[in-house]
Amino acid sequence: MPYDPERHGPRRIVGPDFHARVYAVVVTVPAGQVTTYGDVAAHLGSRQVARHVGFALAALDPGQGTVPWHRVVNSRGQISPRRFDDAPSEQRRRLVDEGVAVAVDGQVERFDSIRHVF
DNA sequence: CGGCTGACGACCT
DNA sequence: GAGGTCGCCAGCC
Repeated sequence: MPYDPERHGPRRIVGPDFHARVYAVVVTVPAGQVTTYGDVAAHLGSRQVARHVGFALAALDPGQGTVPWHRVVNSRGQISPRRFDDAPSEQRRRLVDEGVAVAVDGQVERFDSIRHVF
């Protein structure tokens, strides 16, 4: 399939400062609301880099910093499963702590109504 | 310098 | 609905 800017967005959206730009966007999500990897990516210029948003957040030290990484879920409104550790339960705790109802399977309740729009 | 590996999502079969 | 392809960065061997 040839490259199609209409569908794929601009090329080379990701760059050396990509992580920093992701964090700058995520910190604007208010407590009690959530956003998605795809939404953050779209806000940065291309939905194609949704994956890299995940990479950027994965690079964070979960216990350090001020980036509310727990407010980012996947496009279905579900906490994205990690490869190994139990970070999903940590993310669930943090969301519940700020008033976001999350089912045991990680599904954010009323996802559509608390989804933050950039 | 080469290869691997991650928190994704749209689209296709 | 399930499974595969593709986009293509940064960090760590």
